[in-house]
Amino acid sequence: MLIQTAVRRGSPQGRLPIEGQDDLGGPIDCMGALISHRRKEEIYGEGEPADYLYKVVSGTARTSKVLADGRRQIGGFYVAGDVFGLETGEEHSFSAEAISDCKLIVIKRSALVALAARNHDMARQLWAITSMELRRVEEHILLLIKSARERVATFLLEMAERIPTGNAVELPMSRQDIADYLGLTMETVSRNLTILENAATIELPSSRRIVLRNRSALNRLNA
Amino acid sequence: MLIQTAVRRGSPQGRLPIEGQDDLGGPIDCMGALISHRRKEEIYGEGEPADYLYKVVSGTARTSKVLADGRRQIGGFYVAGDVFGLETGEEHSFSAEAISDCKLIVIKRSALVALAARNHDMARQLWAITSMELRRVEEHILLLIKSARERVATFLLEMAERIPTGNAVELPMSRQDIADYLGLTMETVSRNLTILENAATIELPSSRRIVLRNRSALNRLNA
DNA sequence: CGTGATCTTGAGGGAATTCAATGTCGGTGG
DNA sequence: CCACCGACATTGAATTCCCTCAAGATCACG
Repeated sequence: MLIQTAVRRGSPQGRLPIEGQDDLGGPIDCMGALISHRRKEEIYGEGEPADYLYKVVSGTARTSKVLADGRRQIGGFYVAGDVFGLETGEEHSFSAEAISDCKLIVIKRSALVALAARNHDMARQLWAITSMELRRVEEHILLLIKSARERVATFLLEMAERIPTGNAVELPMSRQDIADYLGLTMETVSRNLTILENAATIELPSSRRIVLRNRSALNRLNA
Repeated sequence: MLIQTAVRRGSPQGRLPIEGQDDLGGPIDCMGALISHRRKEEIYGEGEPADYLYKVVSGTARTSKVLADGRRQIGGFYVAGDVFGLETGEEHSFSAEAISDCKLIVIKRSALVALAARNHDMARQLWAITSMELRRVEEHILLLIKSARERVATFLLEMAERIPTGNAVELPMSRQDIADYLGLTMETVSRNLTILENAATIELPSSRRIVLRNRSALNRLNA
């Protein structure tokens, strides 16, 4: 199947890139169809039936929610190996969009649920995915009570860990995306990146490329 | 963690849990021991083995996490019918404390997981509990990006919904607890309650008792 | 009644936002 | 090729909102 053409990232073992989800690869990867989304395309909308879940093969996606007055919160960013869109309810509580051109494996939820009813291991995996997501969102809450400086530092460390390319990180998302993820304004994110740059903690060769020069300084801000 | 002696085994027939979790009542209620915790007692600590999960019979509990510099985040409040402490990992990521004197049903996780391996319905329920918690935490994130006024208003509506006693709410938690839940200071919470009172949106017969006078005003702030 | 814990209120300061202007980059067409 | 354009990002100035610090007020309880 097409799934095998998934891009390989820098993991030496040649296994799935994201830690903790390796065991989910096999069964799930074999059940879905591979689809592509262009940059900025909507993958699903808030309130739509949650009939499918998605596993990122390449590219980056985000989930988001827009409040009545236009404020937007980004629930999370999803890179190769990540799963999103899994709900127990009937509807998606967030919408999802492609940040960069994306290849995704799409799996029908009902198929997984039916399989889980017979296969205990699959049931355990569905639970594990939800549970991991829960832990991620709990971490996100801790982020939102920190100062702007700390949020930005934590964000950089998180991204560096999830897109492991040494000390240089190629951010797939805009400043506005980062701001809406961190609960800040674009300007505040930008200012704090500049401050970190002036402190020689990071380098900004271009706006989307960030080099972590002093990780311990970032970790100190990670509180 | 304090080891409590079980007050009673099993559970009386016909207990009626709280809305939305009714279906979880039967199987789970029958599997655990009933224990009591006094006000302010720790139920479990962050990083401790997540060997048990808890269902509130009476009273209120909270989960919380303290950052290195002393800032505290409250993950959630749990009232009669709510389940907390369920993790897929080996350790609790938050600690849990009794806010008021509490009776809890304690269930061994390994027993549930073992049962889930044979009983698909139990597996589905474990997933449902985690999934509900995920949705709750996602809502919490939306709270944390709002203004102080909005957070307080949303909190009041949430509590009024979860402790359904008409328009009067008897809050089991302190202002500091509310503040740490909302990502604000105690003073800011207090000030905004006063403002809402002066606007005739709520009444404060005592600091812990709040009467919602104008729900639509609160809903308007709910954004 | 005191005493401590909890809550409210006030004044001042600071961090993040808002509004506005300038700067940078990648693409497109002259 | 480079000039221009739009999208995105940075920087500046003023303001707003929340926090900090401090002083009272209220409540529960011995």
